[in-house]
Amino acid sequence: MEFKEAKNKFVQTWGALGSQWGINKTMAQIHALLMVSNEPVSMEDVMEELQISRGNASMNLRALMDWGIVYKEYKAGERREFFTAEKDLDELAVKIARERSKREIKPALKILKEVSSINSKDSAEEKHFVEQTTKLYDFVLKADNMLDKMTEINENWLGRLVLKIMK
Amino acid sequence: MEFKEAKNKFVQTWGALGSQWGINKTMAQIHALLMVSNEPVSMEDVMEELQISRGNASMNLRALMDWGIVYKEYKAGERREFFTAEKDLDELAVKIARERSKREIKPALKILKEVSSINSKDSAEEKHFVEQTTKLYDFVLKADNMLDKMTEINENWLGRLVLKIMK
DNA sequence: TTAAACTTTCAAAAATAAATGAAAGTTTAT
DNA sequence: ATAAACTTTCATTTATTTTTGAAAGTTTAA
Repeated sequence: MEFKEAKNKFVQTWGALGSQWGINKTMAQIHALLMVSNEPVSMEDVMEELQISRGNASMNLRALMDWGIVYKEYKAGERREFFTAEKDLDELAVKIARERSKREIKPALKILKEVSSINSKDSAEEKHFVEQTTKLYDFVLKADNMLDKMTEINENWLGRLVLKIMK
Repeated sequence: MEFKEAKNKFVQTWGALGSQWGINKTMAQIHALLMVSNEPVSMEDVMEELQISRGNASMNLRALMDWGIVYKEYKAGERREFFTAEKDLDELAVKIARERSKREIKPALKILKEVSSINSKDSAEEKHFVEQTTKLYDFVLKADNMLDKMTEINENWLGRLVLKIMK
């Protein structure tokens, strides 16, 4: 395979993966592009390489910065702005996990708590509902905490051990 | 809050969460409905409760069964089929993780391996590409393995300890 | 074997999400 | 202060995904 082909294939693949995991396709593609770029990339370059409009590029670069996984960079003597991606993958994972937790899981937890707190009265149906949603609340909370703490695993000794055992 | 309202809220919330995590909205809603149902639910009931068409109900129930998280059930003396959801949440998580790994991560890994194996020749650009995609491959592989093994944590002694520490 | 009771399929329609591009907004050098 | 160089916004268009519903397919009881 040739470099250009490989690069293109990578960008497409990362884009598809992203869109399956709740990040939109173009956003993931831009991120992919920046990830494998040697040096900062201008918005013009992004538009050119991905064949997308200025507005699209602008909005998705902004979104990536909101997620904290892409940074603006200024080159001395250059008017326009350049962009680079967070390249430390552990850091990347933490930031994505945090953002999704904040945007999606936390609000869902709030509602799970609400609905699991109804006065279950008498019927077996209602009792079952409360029981089931309570379990779900606990489970999602646990999963969310694991997500939060996941990367700490990489940073401490016990974690490394666990990783080894889990392998 | 009243039971009916709570139930509805729960179904909506679970649906939204599902659609953000790669499972379509109706599929997640049906799953939610079955999760909190005391007893097996017929397709007719699903259509009625979620106000969806027969075709939609049929296709999504089928998809849920393909994922292995909803089961058909037959009632003695009844012609039509009833459905129940996997209610053990650990089991549910494993099945979802396995399915997504199979459908999304494994294919992506294959391509990551491919593109990271190009002959990096000379340019710094190409070298960086190979380096970066190789790291990504390793990382995604590691994450995928963790997903695979995640639930084992709940099943063994060391795991429980780790969970406690991570809390 | 037939017909009633039910489920599945799939082309077309509807709903939703994403992209465009021109106009408005900023910033910076002079 | 001005204009050039650049970025952002957002109403409209385009693309994608989901839903519908009627027809085709299945299964079962008699």
